Amino acid sequence: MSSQKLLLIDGHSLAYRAYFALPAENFSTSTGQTTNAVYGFMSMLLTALSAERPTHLAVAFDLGRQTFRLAEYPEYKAGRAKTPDDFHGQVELIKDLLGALGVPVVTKEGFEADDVLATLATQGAAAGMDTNIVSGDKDSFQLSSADITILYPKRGITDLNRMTPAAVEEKYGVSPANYRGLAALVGEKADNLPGVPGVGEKTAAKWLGLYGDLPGVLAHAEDIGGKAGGNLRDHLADVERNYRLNRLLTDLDLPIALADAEFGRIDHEALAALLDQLEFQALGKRLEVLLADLGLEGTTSPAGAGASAVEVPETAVLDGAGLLAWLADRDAEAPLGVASDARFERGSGAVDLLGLAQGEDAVAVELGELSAGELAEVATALGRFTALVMHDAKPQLKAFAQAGLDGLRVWTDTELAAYLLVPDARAYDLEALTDQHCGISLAPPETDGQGTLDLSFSNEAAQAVGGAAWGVVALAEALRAKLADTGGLGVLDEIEMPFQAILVRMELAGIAVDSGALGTLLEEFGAQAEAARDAAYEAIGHEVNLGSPKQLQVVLFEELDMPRTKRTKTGYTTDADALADLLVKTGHPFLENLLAYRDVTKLRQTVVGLGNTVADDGRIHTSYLQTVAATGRLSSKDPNLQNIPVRTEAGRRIREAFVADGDRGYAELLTADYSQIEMRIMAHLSGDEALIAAFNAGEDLHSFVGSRVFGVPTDEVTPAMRSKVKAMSYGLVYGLSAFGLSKQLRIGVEEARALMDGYFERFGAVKHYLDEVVERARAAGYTETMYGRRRYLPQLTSDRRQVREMAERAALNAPIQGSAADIMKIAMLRVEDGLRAAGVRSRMLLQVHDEIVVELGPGEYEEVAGIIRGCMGAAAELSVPLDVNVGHGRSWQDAAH
DNA sequence: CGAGCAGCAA
DNA sequence: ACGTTGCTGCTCGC
Repeated sequence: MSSQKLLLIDGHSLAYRAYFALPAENFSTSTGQTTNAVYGFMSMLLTALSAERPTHLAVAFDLGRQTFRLAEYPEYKAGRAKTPDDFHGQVELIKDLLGALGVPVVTKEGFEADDVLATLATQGAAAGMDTNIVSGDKDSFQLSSADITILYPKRGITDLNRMTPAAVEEKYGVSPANYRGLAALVGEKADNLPGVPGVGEKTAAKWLGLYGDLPGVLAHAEDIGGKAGGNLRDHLADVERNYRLNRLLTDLDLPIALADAEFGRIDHEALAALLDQLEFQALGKRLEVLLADLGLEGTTSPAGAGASAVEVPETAVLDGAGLLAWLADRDAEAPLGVASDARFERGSGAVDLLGLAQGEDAVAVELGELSAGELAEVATALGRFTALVMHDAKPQLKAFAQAGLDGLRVWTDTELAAYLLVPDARAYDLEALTDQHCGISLAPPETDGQGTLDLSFSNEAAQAVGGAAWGVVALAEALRAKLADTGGLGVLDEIEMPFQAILVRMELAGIAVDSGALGTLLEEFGAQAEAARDAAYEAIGHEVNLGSPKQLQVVLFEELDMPRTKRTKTGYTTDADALADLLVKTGHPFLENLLAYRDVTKLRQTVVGLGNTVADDGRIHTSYLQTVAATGRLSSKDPNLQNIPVRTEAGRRIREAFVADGDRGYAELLTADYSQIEMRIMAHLSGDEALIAAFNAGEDLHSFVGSRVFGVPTDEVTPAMRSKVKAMSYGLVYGLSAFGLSKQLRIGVEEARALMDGYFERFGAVKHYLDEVVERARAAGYTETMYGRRRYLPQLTSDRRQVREMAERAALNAPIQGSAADIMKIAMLRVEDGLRAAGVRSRMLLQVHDEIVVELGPGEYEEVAGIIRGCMGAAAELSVPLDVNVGHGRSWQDAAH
């Protein structure tokens, strides 16, 4: 009997963890079933099966909410968020899979899964079985004994902590038997069981050590001094209640016996059908391999999968000389996978492990072990490869460059390829993608439990980078084939891949800031914020947190009894628009000061944020995200340099702090931006003769359009008319409604509607185009830019009106915003080539959607301005000219025109 | 730690 | 219900 091993699992808690640990976006079947919790649960189960190799296996689930604990304490687990709808369905799928695996699913009315597990574990231990419980509930620690080990999931779902009695003792300073007492004293927030205020694990363990056990502590409550002692005496009842409730029951009358839990009665056919239905290819193969390993192979293999699993090859760990020899033997024209543990932030990066793979050969090398000479040789050797494949190459390339590994030309970045296939996915995980597209199951990246990568060298880490380098090649092949089918390969090869190289250079360069100027701004904005805050307090006669919409609502709508504003989910809005309205209505000085405070604290925060990101080289190195915006735009983060204020005078002063780097020999900054590029694209795509004529006329666009809409000569268009037309023109690109226009212009809905009708009467082809682009997208399921960049919008056929209309506006905007993004990327590719051909020092630093910022070498303005004007103007052939404005000056602000 | 609100840019 | 695409910082409740 002693060779028997029992594995018990708390199904609900693990499925729940999996649900939140894995992004739902990456786990759904083609029919729309979300599978993240199922996948995570099964993945964990496989890991545990393979590590523990149990002879007996059972999974317990909670059954409803009504338990004996709730009966005794009605507030038990109160305040817990309702479990999401798409979770419940997944629990059923998990139970189906367990059924096919022949694993009993055990529940007991009125009791929780942990009581079931405790009972089974006690029976198992009594029968002499080696018993393990996988549970996310710490109360299970009380069961830890010589025969019973608790496997407690760390952050995430794949790592399990082995909580033996010694481990419990080490972590909490008490024996498993005393863990209940400790938990009772400390309390359990998740179960809504308050403990003794001010008493944490340390204090509780000390008391338990002193008085032996919880009854001992309670008996000596009078002897314990200090505030904590007093609190204990005030909360004796709570502690006693916790102690009663957190005891796990070990004597339930269960519908199954241990013998029913014997593992091995597998229904292979049902299992294959379920895995097929869930589209778990790689997981199916893992399971197949595992079952075969346990001597439980079936006669049928999962549908859609090959007879054998795709095996990740063994990675050989090489030294510098070995790596050079290996590289010399490879085909420089064939795909070579590259992976690493590189990381990069705030202008500097590091990389320890480099993995390379070609065919079935995977190798890894510790870069720190290479001599400078070897590193240079490796760089040269890699530079000869024309088909490097990486996943999320940009941060790695930046770290490589700083480590002396320069000059790599990446052929395919699988993250970019996956982005072009599905541009609105939330994340592009290499492991999920290889699973989904190739049936390959790669080891997830190692973490140290804090969610950061484990940087220490280990054979496992080497296997991980080698395996990733191998997997990414297969993934590239699969994704390129799919992109070729959808016409997106050109965008990848001609736009995104070369553009990535430009971003690497821009990000490594960064932009110089005048830290002194930032400091001055900080002081000024700080003083202004204080003044505005004090004046606001003065106006209402007391202090209030001006940053708290909730507190502001009390002041505005209760104390001052102002008219209610637009509803939000949690109350009434206090946004700037609404406050401005209230100011007009009431003239209350509090509002004026609140608005001023908001403005200036926002600016101050921007300055603080920028200051925090200045790197050692005195420059700010933003990161551009190339796979985030669903339309094809870039985004910028850490810090976001695409939303630096510009509309107000005070805001523009922040732009004065971005300067040319005189210390490094740069003379000035240059800015170049497209004028009304989205409107021009709309004119081109719609073919509207009147709008095309407007751009070709070369006069002020909005005055021209205004004259047509209002039927007056161009020079009689008043500023009010012009601004209305301007707002409408821009709004059209976003799918603005008459209602929205009326709100923005603070005019009546009827007037707004008349304005729009007038516009569409004069520019009929625009209306026709906008209608048509939505209808074509609905029929095709996607929109496309001028260059074939797609965005899929399945919600266009939703029967929920709000969802559908949101998709319609996205459909109308995506080709326009996306084409503009494509054109800017193409322009920058040409600018880069142009600057290189001219042999100038000037270099691009920033991109802000329709603007680029360039650092100018001495005396290079005229030449570079000419290059940029030419490249940007000729980036696309439209039926209207692409106008480019160029300016230069010491700072970003001075360079604006 | 995450949702909600607010506000900046194109 | 009513305007697209983003990022960051704050508050507040879990």
